[in-house]
Amino acid sequence: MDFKAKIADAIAKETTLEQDTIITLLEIPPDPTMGDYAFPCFSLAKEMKKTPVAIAEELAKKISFKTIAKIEAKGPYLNFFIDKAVLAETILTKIQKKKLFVEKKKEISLVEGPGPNTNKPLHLGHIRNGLITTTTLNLLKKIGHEVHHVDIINDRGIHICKSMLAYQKFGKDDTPEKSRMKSDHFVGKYYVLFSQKAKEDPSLEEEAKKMLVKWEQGDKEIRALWRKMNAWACKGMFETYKKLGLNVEKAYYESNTYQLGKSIIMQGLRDGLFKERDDNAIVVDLTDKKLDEKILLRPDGTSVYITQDIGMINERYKDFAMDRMVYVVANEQNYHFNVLFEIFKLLKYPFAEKCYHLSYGMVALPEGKMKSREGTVVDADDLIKDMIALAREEVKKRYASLDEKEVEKRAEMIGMAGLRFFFLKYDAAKDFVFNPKESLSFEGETGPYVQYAYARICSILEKHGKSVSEKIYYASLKEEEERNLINLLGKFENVVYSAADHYKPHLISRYLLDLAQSFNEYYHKHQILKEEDDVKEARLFLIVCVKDILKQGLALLGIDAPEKM
RNA sequence: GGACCAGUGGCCUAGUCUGGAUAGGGCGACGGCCUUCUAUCAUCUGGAAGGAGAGCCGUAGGUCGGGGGUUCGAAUCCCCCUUGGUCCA
Repeated sequence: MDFKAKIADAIAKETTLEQDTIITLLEIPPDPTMGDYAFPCFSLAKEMKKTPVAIAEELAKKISFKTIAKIEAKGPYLNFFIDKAVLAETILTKIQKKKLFVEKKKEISLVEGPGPNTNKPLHLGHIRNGLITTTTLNLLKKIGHEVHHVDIINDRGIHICKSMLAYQKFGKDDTPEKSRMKSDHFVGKYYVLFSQKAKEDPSLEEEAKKMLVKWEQGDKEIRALWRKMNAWACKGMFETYKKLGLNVEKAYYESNTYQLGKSIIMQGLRDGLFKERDDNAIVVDLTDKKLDEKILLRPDGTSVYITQDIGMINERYKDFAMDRMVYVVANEQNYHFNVLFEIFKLLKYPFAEKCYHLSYGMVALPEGKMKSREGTVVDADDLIKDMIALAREEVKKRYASLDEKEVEKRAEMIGMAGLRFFFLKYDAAKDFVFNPKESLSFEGETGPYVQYAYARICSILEKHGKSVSEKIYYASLKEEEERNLINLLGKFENVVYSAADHYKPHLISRYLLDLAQSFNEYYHKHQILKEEDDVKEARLFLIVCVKDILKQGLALLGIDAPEKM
């Protein structure tokens, strides 16, 4: 039942406004006690030559229809109260009958992330990236897209040569196995070592450059070393991916793609899309878009970063024929993607209008910016380990006699929930400072808080023992807290569509906090199992729906919903 | 030099796209309550100690970075300035 349309219809009969206009004007009051829908009367004031307050009062007297329990003029607003039982039935049965997200938005969508380098292990920034990436994939899938997780592995370049050179000079025959290190950390160790040694001996920088030239010439020895070290780096990083729940469907390696795109640039030049500068560089003129002139091919004909991005998108189009391409990349590359997308439009790529740079803010530490080469980073594996260890302590504190296996299971669920939620509760666009002491918490606005609400519901249902009846006397749900819960449940679908459409994963986290908080408030104030049958059945049905939505929401964030914790 | 992003109580943050009712949360502080479904002791119509806390409520705390403009109405839109971050040349 579409309440908005009904209300708009009733207002349209009494005013000169079109039904569609009214629907866009209708809003949801800031506080549920003010009603379910509100119509602001300001826009009618001029035409009717009355104050909005008078108009609201007048309309309140004229309008009435079934399913509306009450219409109230409050100041310049006309507030509509939907009959509680009708509202509860509409929303709850929709959830119970799985009628959410039936409107599928069919599209093929690619999401790229986290885009690591193979010279060092993953850090905080990659965690943020990876979690935003998977959540975006989950959101798009939820609204009906066919999604594919792609990645770019930056496996060539001067920084890669630096770890290689340090290993060649100081590593001898050492291997990750011999030194008992996770293989990507092993590679990272040599990257840090290079920086240290290069401070004493600046000639190493030159040597690294020479090594890159040799690599490009296909020098057999260098290539073999490169393959060996990259294999180590990738093996370790993919282990971390797994812990983070990342399932990359296809990874594109920069070493395969870095020379692509040149022919497309040359064709674009012939088509007059690009131009040749006096120094023979090929450029695209985007001054009218405030993006200046951007080099596409250097005077010597070599490609730049953006050239290979153009080449790679063609590879991806061959592989997936996507309608949409989302790049999850830090905000330091905002300019790069603005330029890239303009070029896609110039080249008239079919997906050009649906490219999106999901730009996220940098993660810093209280001491300042993270610097891999100085080793001042928060390592991804360490952080995961720490979170799980903390969760383990919390579990043990509460349940001393629980067996080890169960403790581990819960610790991992809860620890990862804390970690994931922390990164997903803020607007991706904002930079943030990662303060380990404050961040590793399980109280307040955290993943475990949401899980706790879920576990509480499971506990009640377990105690109840029987299956929950579906024939409900909805009028028994008359408490204010019940109304709040029902309203929130009714919003879930829109929140998901909005989060997916605007690429805002944090909307899901915020919603889950609201729902969990609202449930905890309800739990605290009202009992369920001790009530009379009518009320008990209705309340049980309500919390079953809350449970279902909590689980769906947590799943979008990749967080487990534990029955016990 | 130019461009982009951000600035909301002590700290962190939602709301800004799509203007609307008292700016919503969290952390920290102080005070209370409550108990993953109703604990324990005592006992009779009421009462009590201690411990514990992934929970709930209340209190204090705000020039929505500053200024101007548009509007019946601005955290939200426009302009200028400022601070921080980032990028381009």
